[in-house]
Formats: sequence, C-alpha cells, structure tokens
Amino acid sequence: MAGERVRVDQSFKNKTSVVDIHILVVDDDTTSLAIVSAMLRTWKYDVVAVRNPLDALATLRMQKFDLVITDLHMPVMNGLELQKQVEEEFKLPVIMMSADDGENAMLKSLEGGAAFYMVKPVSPEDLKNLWQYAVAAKRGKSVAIEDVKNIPAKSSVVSCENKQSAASSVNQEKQDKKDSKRKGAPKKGKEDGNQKSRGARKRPKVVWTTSLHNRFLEAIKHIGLDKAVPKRILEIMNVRGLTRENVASHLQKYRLFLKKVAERGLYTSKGLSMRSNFASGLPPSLIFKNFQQNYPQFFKFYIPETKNNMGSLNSSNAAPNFGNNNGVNAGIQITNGREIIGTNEKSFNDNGTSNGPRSGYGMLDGHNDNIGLATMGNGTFGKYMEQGESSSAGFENANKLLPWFNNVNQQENALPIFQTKSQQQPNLVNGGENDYSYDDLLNAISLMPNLGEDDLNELFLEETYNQPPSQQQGVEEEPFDEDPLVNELQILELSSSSSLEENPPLSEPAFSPVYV
DNA sequence: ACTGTAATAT
DNA sequence: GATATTACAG
Repeated sequence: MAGERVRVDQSFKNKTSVVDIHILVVDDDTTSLAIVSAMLRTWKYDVVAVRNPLDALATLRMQKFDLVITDLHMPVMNGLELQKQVEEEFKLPVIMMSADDGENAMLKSLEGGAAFYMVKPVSPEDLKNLWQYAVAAKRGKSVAIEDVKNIPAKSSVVSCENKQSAASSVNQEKQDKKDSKRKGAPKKGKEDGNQKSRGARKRPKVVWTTSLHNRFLEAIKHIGLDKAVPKRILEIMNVRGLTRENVASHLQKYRLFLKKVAERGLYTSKGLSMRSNFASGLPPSLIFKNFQQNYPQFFKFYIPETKNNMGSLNSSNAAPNFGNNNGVNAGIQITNGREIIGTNEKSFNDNGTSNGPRSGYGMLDGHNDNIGLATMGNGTFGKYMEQGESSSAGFENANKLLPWFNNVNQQENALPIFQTKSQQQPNLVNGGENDYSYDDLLNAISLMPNLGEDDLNELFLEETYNQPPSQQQGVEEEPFDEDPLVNELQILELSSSSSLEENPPLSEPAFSPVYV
C-alpha cells in the first residue's frame, strides 16, 4: 500500500521536472483546486484533485500517492485533521496550503505534522520542487533540496538525515589525549606557506550517500572486518573514481562512530541515531532480517568468565581484532555509563605497546542499526545465563555480559552483536522465526534506557517510509537513484583477474555516488 | 608501501 | 558539518 516507488527522471538535472510523482490535491475551492492542479501538471506531476477531505481519504485508499497537498480551511474536516488521518493511515507527507499567512496557522500546521506550508496564492515555483518532499519522506531522509525556497525549519521531512548525532556529548574522553603528534615542530621542513594554490581540489568531494556507504559496509562485510583496510575496501567497493584516501577517510570516521557507539553502550538516544549516516538506509527490521539471514551462525553468545578480562582474552575467546596492527581488541563493550565492562577505563585509553589490556571499539556488522535493536532486558539472556534479580528494565544483567559471536575464532570476520528477543523466542513472536515485527522492534527498543518516544516515533517513521520489498505490492524494485545530480562515479566492471577471486568486488551497483 | 590516528584545511 | 588532506608514526 504505502510501498509505491518514486521514480525520478534521470534528466531532471537539466529539466527540473519529475515524473511519476503522484500528488493528491485537496481543496474545497474549485478554482484554487484547478489552478494548483494545473500548475502541478505543468511540472509533470501526476495529479489527482478532489474537493473534500473525505474524498481524499477514499482516493488514497484506492490509489497510490506520494504526496498530499491540501487546503487548510475546509468544511467537515480541515487540513490538519486530514493530515493527521493521512499520516496515520498512509504515512504520506502532507503539504498545507492556505490563504492564511498568520503565524498561528502556519505553526499549527507544521507542528501538527505538515511537511510544508504554502501561503496562497501559490506560484508554480512553489510547486516545482515538491517532489523532494515525497522523495525525502519515502527514503526517510533528506535529499538534496536544491531549489525549494523557504523550507520551514520545522519541516519534519526535510533534512532529517542531517541531524544525526546531534549532541554527541561524548567528547570529553579525548581531550587529555596527550596530543602527541603534530605538536611542536612540523619536522618535514615545509614550514612556510608554499601552498601550491590548492584552492581547486583536483577531484571534488565524494558524497557519502547512504547507498555509497552501504556499499562501503558491504565491502567490509565482504572482506571481513579485521581485514578491512582502505585499499582492500576500495578494491571490493569497485567504485570508479573513489580513491583510497576517500575510503580511508570514511573508514576513519566510521571507526570513530563505532567506537562512540560502543562506548556509549549502544543505546542512548542521542548517541545512536537511527538516522546516522552510518546506519544503513534500510529500515531497521529489514536490516535485522538481512543480518539474521546473512549471519545466522552468529546468534549465540559467548559469556566471559569474569569481568575485566578483555585484555587478557586468549585466542580462543578473543574478540575480533580489526585494528589490524595496533593491538586493539575490538568487541562489544557494554558500558553502564562509566565503566566499560570487559576492559576498564584505565586501559581504555591505554596506548601502550605491550600485550596488556587494550581498548577498542565494538564492531558491528555493516548494518549497524542492529545495535539499536538489541534487546537487553530481563529474560533476554535467560537461555544462556542466569538471570539476576533485577525486575527493572534489565540492563544490569546486560552489563555483566560480553556477548559476541560464537564463531569468533572460526571466522575472521566474526561480528559481535546482541541477540534479539525474536531470536531467542522465535515462537513467541508472531509465530515466525524470521519475522521481526514492529512489536518486536518496539519491544526491543523499549527495553533500552534513554530511548524516548521521539526515538520510537522516528523508528516507526523510518520503517514506514522504507517498506521492505516483500511488503511492496506489485511494484518492481529498481535501483533508486538517491541523488541523481551527478553521475560521475561509476562502478568499474568486475575484473575477475587478480587475487580477488574468493572475494570478488561487489557487482551490480545499486546507487549513484556523486561528487559535490 | 601501506595503515591508523589526529590535526587541520576546505 | 562532512570530507579531504596532511603529518606522523608504526
């Protein structure tokens, strides 16, 4: 039902026109309705016009739309009420339209959930770029909003991706970092500014779109976490124009992210944004399903004998080490906010060179949204360990665990992950082992401290806007160009020549990487 | 030759 | 703020 696709004309870059965006226009004023509809059609939108909200709802139930534009003031049901209903039933973005330019009406609409507010009379220009709302909503994230003017800051749709990791108040542990390098003298005898007019970068910046990042994640998964070094990732990603430096930079950031997440215990509201760039663009449930399918063997726990033994883990139970040459032990490190179980604060920043305790960052699988789905409540680990007495949310127990994959030694690419409720009690959840439902997600999330309603809402929104393919009805899935602006990066043809046989580069790219 | 890390530039 | 570049060290 809500899984229809939005196809963006490849040529939109020049023509600024969009095809296949279905818009429902609702206005009791026939004239206004006709004008707006006509204007929308000039921009090549597919438009259906109805005169009252009830008809609108009926129409929505019969036909797929990407966007609803409604007048605010209407009899029987006003635009706000309609928006609520549309939101609830169809999860479509609603754009409010009204001659009322009062702040009150605008704020009410936007706060009520409208994606945008347009004051009548609307101009063609106002309508030109509305497709971006549809696309943004559909993808649960922002797109490159280019020409839309006056985007209200409160828009719930626009740029929701960019507000990732807002606070990030975790920067405290790092200031005392003895600033070893780059301190006094840049030895390299290039003191003065002989900057060779580096104003123009040879290559523009790579935009790490979700898809490109997903490819990056897939490459890591493909290679194996501990072997995932820039050069190798680059090979596997197989993206034309992408440089090792690009990958290294991104990998650096990615690791920082992982570290942060691991340190924070994977569950805080602000620290783990479901919309992080490092979260896969897939909906959480789908991610999880995928993960389960891809790594069924990983859904077991290893329970360490004691706490604080991470640094002395022997080879048979060591966490995967993907800090390849610096002795960093990677593994999920559950924190209770202060102490990191399995290592300790002192050793966490230890930069020594001996075999002593090392800190590290937890590694997640490429679809690290999984961490957000971890169920850590009471009973979750009942199968594997004795439960404490806590009857609260149950994190106490979790703090005593150091779960990661049971095959950590067999496979170099072992990935630590938490177990889900579904995984444990497959028969109790929707009767299907592989079925991760909303309830499942909600259940898991709700057991995590510091997750507010907003987070849940976000999750639901994302889930809704990104229906798994299996739930899409009769809509063929084609690669979606999330940012069709530029298309310079191309996937290289699969070169099956060299030593990549066992791990051939990814093929069949499903994205359009871009430069900026 | 390559990597990770961090500082710094764009 | 995200990404690139650079320096440095291993």
